This record gives sequence, C-alpha cells and structure tokens, in this order.
Amino acid sequence: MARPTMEDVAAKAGVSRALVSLVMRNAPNVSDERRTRVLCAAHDLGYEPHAMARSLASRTSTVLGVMVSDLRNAFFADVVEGLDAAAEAAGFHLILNTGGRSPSRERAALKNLLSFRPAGVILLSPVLQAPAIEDAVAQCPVVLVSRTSRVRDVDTVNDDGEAGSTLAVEHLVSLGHRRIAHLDGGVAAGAAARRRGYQRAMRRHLLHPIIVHSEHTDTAGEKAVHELLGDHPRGGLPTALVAGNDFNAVGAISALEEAGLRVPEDVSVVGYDNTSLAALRHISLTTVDQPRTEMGRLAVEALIERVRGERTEPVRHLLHPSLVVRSTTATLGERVRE
Amino acid sequence: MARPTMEDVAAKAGVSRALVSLVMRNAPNVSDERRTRVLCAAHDLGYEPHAMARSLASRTSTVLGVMVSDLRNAFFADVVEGLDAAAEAAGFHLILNTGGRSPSRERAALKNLLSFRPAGVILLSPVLQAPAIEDAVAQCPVVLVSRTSRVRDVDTVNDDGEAGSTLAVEHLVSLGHRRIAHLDGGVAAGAAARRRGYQRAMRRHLLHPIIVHSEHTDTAGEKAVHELLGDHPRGGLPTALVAGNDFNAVGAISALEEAGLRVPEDVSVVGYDNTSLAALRHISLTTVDQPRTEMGRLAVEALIERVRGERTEPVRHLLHPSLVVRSTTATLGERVRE
DNA sequence: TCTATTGATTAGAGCGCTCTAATCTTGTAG
DNA sequence: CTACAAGATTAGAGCGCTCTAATCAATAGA
Repeated sequence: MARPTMEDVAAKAGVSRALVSLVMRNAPNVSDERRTRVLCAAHDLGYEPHAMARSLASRTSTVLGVMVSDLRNAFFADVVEGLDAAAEAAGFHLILNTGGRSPSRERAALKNLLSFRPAGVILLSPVLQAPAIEDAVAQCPVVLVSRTSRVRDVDTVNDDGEAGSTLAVEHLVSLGHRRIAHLDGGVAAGAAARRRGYQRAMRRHLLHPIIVHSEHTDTAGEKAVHELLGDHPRGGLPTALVAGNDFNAVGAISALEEAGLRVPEDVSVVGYDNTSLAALRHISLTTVDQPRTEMGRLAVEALIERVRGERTEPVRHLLHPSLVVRSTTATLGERVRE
Repeated sequence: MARPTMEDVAAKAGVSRALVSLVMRNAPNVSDERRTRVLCAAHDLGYEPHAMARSLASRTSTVLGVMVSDLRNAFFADVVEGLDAAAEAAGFHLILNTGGRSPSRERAALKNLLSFRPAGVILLSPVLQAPAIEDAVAQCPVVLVSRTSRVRDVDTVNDDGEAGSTLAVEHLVSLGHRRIAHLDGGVAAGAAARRRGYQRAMRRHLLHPIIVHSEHTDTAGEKAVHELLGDHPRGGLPTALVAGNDFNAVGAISALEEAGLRVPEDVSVVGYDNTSLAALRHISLTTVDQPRTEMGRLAVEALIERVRGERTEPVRHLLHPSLVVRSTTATLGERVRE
C-alpha cells in the first residue's frame, strides 16, 4: 500500500528528485537520455505522482468542487456528465457533494468542498443564500448553474427559460391552439422564467394566460389537471398545456387520460427539459430541450478561464433551448397520432 | 483568495502552530482558555483547515474515489446518492469520475482517482478487466458495486439478481401465468444472474423458459416484443414478460400496446430496478426493487472497515431485492386495471 | 586561451499541515 | 521544600511534491 515516491524514482534512476519532477511534468530542457531513464524507473516502480502533494507544492489545484442539489434528478446527472467530460479534457478532477435542497446541508457541503482549496466551485441549482455564495466567491471562482444571482463576480450558466416556454407557446399557437394553460413550477429553479415566457408569448398573441399553480413533479401535474378539470366547464377547458417540466407533463397526461381525454387528440401537452423520460417511445413527449451537456461544458470553461486569469469580468451564459416535437402535441381539432 | 493558514491563526492567538493543530482536531488536553482563544482567532480570520495538507501530513485520506460507468443511468445516480450520504456521515469526501463503459476510459479514470491516494475506491458496474482491478487493490481497498469478480481481496455489493427475477416469476405464477418470457439483458451488468433466476424459477414450476435476447434499453425492449410477436402464433404468445430492467419493460409495453395488446389485461409485464420511471403513475410498473441507497451505504461501510483495519477478509454483500407490485401485472385472463 | 552563453541538473527551501519527542507548568505527596 | 507525575504546550522534522536560484558542463565567440 505504501506507494513509491519521487525520491524512490530518483534513486533508482540515479538522478535528483528535481529532475524526476521535471520529467513528470514533461518540462523541456531535459536530455532524452535522462528522460527515458527516469520514465523507465518510474514505470518499473509503478510510480504515479501524488496529486495532493503536487497541488500543495505548486499552490495550484486541479480539483473542481461540484455541489449538486439532487443527483436523482436526471437533469443534474446529465449536467454532471457534461462537467466531468469537460473537466477531464482540461485535466481537472471533480469532487462532488450533494446538498439535498437544504440551505444548511448545502452550506456544509460547500464548506467541505472549499476545504480542498479547489480551483473553482460549481453549484448546480443551489438553494443557499447569497451571503454563502459571496463567501465562496472570496475564496475561489464560482459558477452557478440553473440559478441566477445578483452576487458580484459569479459566472452563471442558465437556459433561457423565457425563450423555452415561448417556443412551446409558439408551437401550440401554430397548431391552432388558443386556450393554452401553464402548469407553473412555483419556486422551483427556472420556473419564474418559464412562467414569464409563457405569459409574454400569450399576450403577444392576444391570448389570455391561464396559470395553474403546480410543482415540478408528476403528482403535482396530476393535481393541477384535476383542478383545471374542476374549474372549467367541459367546453372551456384548455386545449393545450405548457407544463413546468417533463415530470409535471407526464403527471398531467396521466390525469387527462384518466378523465377520458386523449393526448394529443383532445389536449396537447408540452414538457420541459427533454429528460430521458420524454424520449421513451411510450411517452414520446413534445418538450423543450436544454443543452445539458453543453451547460456542463460551459460551466467548466468559465471556471478555467478564471483560473487562468483570462477573464475577470463575470459572464452570464443564457443558453438557447430548442423544441423537440414528439407525439403529445397535435393540430387543434384533428385526430392525429404519430 | 490567499486563505489564512494555521500559522496566521497561531500568531493571532499568540500560541504555537502545534496548539492550533490540536484545537482544530479537537484533541483533549488543551486548556479551555487556549481553545477558545484559538477558535476565536480562527473564526475572525475565516480560517478553515486545508484538507489536502492535512491529508499529506497525516498520511491518511478522507477521500473516496468513485468511478461510475454512467450517471445518466438513474440507478447509478441513486447509488451515488447513497455513497454521498454515507461518506458524508463518516467524514469522507467523494471524488468522482465517469468511465463511460469503455475499458480504456475506465482505466484512465481509475488512474486519476488513485493519483489522489484515496482511502479507498468504489467502482460502480465497471467493465474493466480483472488485472486493472488487481492493480488498484494493490494501492488501496476496492469495492465493486453491481459487478462480481474473482479478484482476491475486493469487497462487492450486489443485489441478488437471481432472487429478484425469482420474485418476478413467482408473482406471475401466483397470478396464474404459465407462458412467461424473459427479455434478457445480454452482457449488461446483472443480466446473467437475472436470467439464471428466471430459468430456475421456471423449471421449479415445471414451466418452459422462453428467453428473448435483448438489452437494457427501451428500444431493445420494443424490438424484443416484435420478435416475440413474429415468432409466436397469436394463441401461443406469452401472457407475461419478465423484462431485463425498467427501460426494457417500458419499451416492451409500448410495442405491446401498439400491437393492440393491453397491459396488463392481455400481457403482464414486470420490470427490474424500480427506477423513478417505474413509479410514475403514467407508467406504474410492477418491478423489482434494488435497495440502491442501501447499496451505496454498504459500499462505503465496507471501505471504511478496511481503512480502519477492522477487517481484512473480503466481504460479498448480496442484497435482497423486493417486488413492488403496481399496475402492469394482473391475474391471467381477468380484465383488471389498478 | 579565456570568458560569455546557453542548456541541463541539482540543492534546498517551502506548501500547510501532523506527529513525536522534548519542554514547561502545576499540583501533590513525601 | 524537594521530587515527580500528569497535563499543557511547543520545537522541529517531515509528508511528497514544486520552484527558485545556484551549479555544472559544453559550446561558441573573441
């Protein structure tokens, strides 16, 4: 278990520890002869540099702290995949925590991450307060994903939720729908922007917004539809729904079908997030796609730019979502499937 | 950005660096007066210990390396949540990588993890070869999750796939089914055990096993059903399916419904994994539940036992899955819903 | 031939901490 | 009073590495 150190390699190769260090970082100005000698010795001994010792000595870090509120949410898992790929490509390593959407747990998680003196920290949809973020910013670059903030000097990566729900409304309007309701995500991340986009798009078309308070879960989606069914006389029911996210949409569809309404023949439904769920042919949900892997990549890039000192001004990425049309939306009044 | 060190705290509190170190590790035999003096100084300066320096000096590690083949798979994401919770509780930290189910990428990922001299390494369903695992074992304790191996001295945490599919078969048999087919997961992790359990259970009931080669994806599930429909004359079609996993099951259900067969009235379907997907009321899949969070916990525990030297013999956890009955299975011949 | 000059190599300090062993206090028994 | 044990504190080495500055060798220029 006691792994060889640079000293051992130096001894075996008959050179100084400093030379081994140069070879390991493949610095120039090392003679080929010595280089291969060192490399061989390292290989024979099974030597690999000690990342922490390196980090300490060089006063630099290859570690990126990642706090994700909840990995069970496929959206975050996808973003983390993007982070991992980008970090790996840039020679960085991820140290990961979950915050469980609890401010106190998130604070503890963040503190843990910072104890590693990471090169930077990425917070995925954190719920913690601005002061905690400011604290972190004082220590290292911070990138917020799926969360906006007025905190100075943090970079943010968000999808343009307003544009996203506008896409959804435009799509439905172009299919002839006019009574389009929105199942609002409440305080969930991004819900406000989505609601705003929906409202503006409706107004632009001189349509009356119908907002049903809901949450980003399937059970909340069902409940919202039940309310809608209760409130509206049979004829006045919306013909289309813009759900807060995919889970919400799936719940809404269940409730509609249970009530004897067919999707999309009677009611069209659009989701949000394009989770793997939406892509299942069994569900085949028309939805708004956030470029998640791209978001992960941008977050890492933003961090690295800061680390390298290439940029000091904050950057706010607003990514353009796109609409993925599947089988839960159809022309108003027509009986189309597929 | 330059954070205070122990030296700074010592200077401010007017004590030695060693005393600060003792306080930070809250060692006994420190006078209350000095302790509070140090704590105040640390607080004023915003001092937090440097985890890497600590690790280097103490020749111990609080880092657990985690290599997950694919985070997009909700099953792994759940296990990672379990790992995180257990690690956090024990004062450990996760450094995470993805291997993307490619042996070479996994090797690189593992090497990266080991460069941090972690206290231990957890591999989630790795595809890499035994020699690579042996290499890792030579460096630190290793736990394999969702993967068995003959490698000496590795701990493993698996669900008892054989028991799982037995549960599925028993359930279906008790509902009166006799023509029960298995959609086999091929080389996917755990597929062999599930197939074995299915076969044995069928034989025990003197039933003829029908195995359709498939994969753990929804499209593969659809394809498998198409094959089944092609092979079997209308009357001889299986009345129940034991799918390789939930995705596979959902695909199968789609294909069945497209072919005009109703689930569960005409065909019952059981999934495997109890992913969040299965719980959606829209899908409401009867499925086999692996205690994922528990698996994560056990993996971390196994590692910590080794770290503490409490155990040197390998341990092989085989967790008991359980059946979650929802709406995709029904008594043969009856027309039940819900 | 002697000095610049450049490139290759190394000594040695130090990153921020822990840990052992030594030192300094006190309290108490003799 | 002295001696000593036990508790509190600290000096200093060292974890495995990097980095600066110094050293050394070899070549080129005068």
